[in-house]
Amino acid sequence: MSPKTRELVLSAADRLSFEPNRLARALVTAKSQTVGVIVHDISDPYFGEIVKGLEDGLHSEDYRLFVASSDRDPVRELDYVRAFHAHQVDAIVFAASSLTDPSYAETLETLSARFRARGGVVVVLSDHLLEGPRVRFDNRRAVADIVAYLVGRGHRRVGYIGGPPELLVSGVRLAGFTTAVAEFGLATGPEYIANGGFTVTGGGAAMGRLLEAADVTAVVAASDLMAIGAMRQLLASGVAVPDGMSVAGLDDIPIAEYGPVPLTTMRIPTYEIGRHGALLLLETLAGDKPDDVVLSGEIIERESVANVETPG
Amino acid sequence: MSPKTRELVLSAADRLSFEPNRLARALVTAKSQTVGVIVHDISDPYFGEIVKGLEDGLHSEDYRLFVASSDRDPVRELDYVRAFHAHQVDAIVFAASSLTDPSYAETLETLSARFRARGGVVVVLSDHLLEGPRVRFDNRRAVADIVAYLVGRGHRRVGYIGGPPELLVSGVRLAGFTTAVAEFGLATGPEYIANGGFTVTGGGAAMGRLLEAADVTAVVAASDLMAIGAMRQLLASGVAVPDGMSVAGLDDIPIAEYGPVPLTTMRIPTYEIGRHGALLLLETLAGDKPDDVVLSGEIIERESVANVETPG
DNA sequence: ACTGGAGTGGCAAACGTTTTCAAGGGCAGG
DNA sequence: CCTGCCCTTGAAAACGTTTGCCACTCCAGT
Repeated sequence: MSPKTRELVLSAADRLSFEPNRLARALVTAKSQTVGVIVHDISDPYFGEIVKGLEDGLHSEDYRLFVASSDRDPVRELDYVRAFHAHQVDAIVFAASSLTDPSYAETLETLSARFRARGGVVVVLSDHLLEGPRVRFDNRRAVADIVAYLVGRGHRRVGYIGGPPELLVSGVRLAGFTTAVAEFGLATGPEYIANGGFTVTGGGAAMGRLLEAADVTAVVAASDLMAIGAMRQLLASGVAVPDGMSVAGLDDIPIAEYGPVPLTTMRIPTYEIGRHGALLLLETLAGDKPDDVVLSGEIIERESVANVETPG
Repeated sequence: MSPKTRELVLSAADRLSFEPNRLARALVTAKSQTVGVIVHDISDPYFGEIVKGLEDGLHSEDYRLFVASSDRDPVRELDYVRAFHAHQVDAIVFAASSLTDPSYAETLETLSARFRARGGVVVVLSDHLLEGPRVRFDNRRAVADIVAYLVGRGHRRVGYIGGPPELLVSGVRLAGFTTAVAEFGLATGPEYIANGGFTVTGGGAAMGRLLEAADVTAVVAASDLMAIGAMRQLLASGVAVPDGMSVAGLDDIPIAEYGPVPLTTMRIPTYEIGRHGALLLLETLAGDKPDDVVLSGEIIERESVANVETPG
């Protein structure tokens, strides 16, 4: 078209404060340029980082992001999936581990199949029952690596503070612990394991129980928040960290560095998970069949783990 | 209608896996049941909490939430406003302080006016140039109250670590500091003030400069992250907290309790801000003209502030 | 048996786009 | 000067709902 016509139209559009209606466009193109993401708790920086990575990757491609914070409630999570479908999002990304509730699992499968049948894309960034393009962080291996690190420091009796059983990821991380324990021939038994919520208080309570039940030189927590709770519990019980007890975490959230004792932990690359998730999503939407991306952790050594002198 | 017809329809809907298209509905009703929120950084728990509060309040009313993380970039923020408008959100909530860039301000006013002209609702949860139903947290008063608290502990020479000047809220908090200093007749002068980014490193650097320039017994930081940075800088410089220097923060983020020294700070009720924002938004959408809601802070005394013996 | 009213069912218009199609106009080549 | 082609322009259909309207049925009251 001619430049002057173009100019004329643009100025008129501006004068009338015209803004194209993407809903109408979406209706005819069957592409809404929106994506929905489901997390457990948006105020948790773990998920905040993932969402930020996603958002950064999506924004430049003109996609908008719906955020749903399910509070780990199966009903609420399923509600969100339905709502996202109804709002015709182009993709749903599951940033949070799925739950282990069987009826939830079944319904989720059904809803997911429907959504896909309509052309929707499902992307998974966590340990999840659903299939789809996926960013993998090997939680099992991560925990096993932490145990290996502890073994390298001379520990032979190590305890485990695990997450809530209703989360799939809790089982995966626990499996990493038990396989490593078996592999290295460490002291074993149910008394070496205590579970709790993924929170400071959950970690503290679990640590208290562990202290009663087992005699260990180190403990690995399934999350940094729990590790911090464990350290507080230890300090309150008069046992020094790391001299009386070593503590290792998993996540490397910002608090980890500033806690009561700077925490030795394994970094989970949350922002990168989100960022790669966006890429995967975009490629799939473009019709490609991208390979899963695999991200790995890295042990951040700080001050909460001590060496143990091996006798002899 | 008859129960059997109802049953028939419902089962057919299920069999065909029917899910109503809200886009089509939105097109005719001019109500999309969506809300957009703009924050500076979704990985910052400060904003995460606000978003969570919003989301909790909106979810039950069947509204979905778009989240935009602007990274404090004026261009990106304006982009989001336009995009939200184009996606026909029923409301935009500004959870983050507006920026001080003049051309940004002008454009934002224009876009906001357009959005409102189309029937959109604007809700403000921060110090912001835009008008609208608002959840007020008096940042000016909060900082003044912290200074008053320090004065009550005997401090007469107190420094201030402020936020970046390009944020409106930085100016508001600084004003709270300077008025309190004047009111109590404290030592004053530009050497008592140092600014930095709202981060740990920003706070540390500012603390370093303050240490060079002024001789103070206490310092108030414009955010907890900065306060933690300041404490680390102090500790690294060999000055004890609180015995060598008192430090007070503002926010009460989770880290505050677990930092190098448990931080005395003022709690900002972020979750409640979000929650009330949702209520305000819903009422406005329903055609009401609700009053602004005013939330206030509360000083959380921990261990980073000491008393100063007044001579004589 | 006739009328009136309430409730039901179906039809058509509208929301603001994109997309397809046809018709129209201008220009180059023969 | 005519034919053919390409580009522009305009009109119309479609997306999946809601809503208003009209005709219809059914029942009660007279």
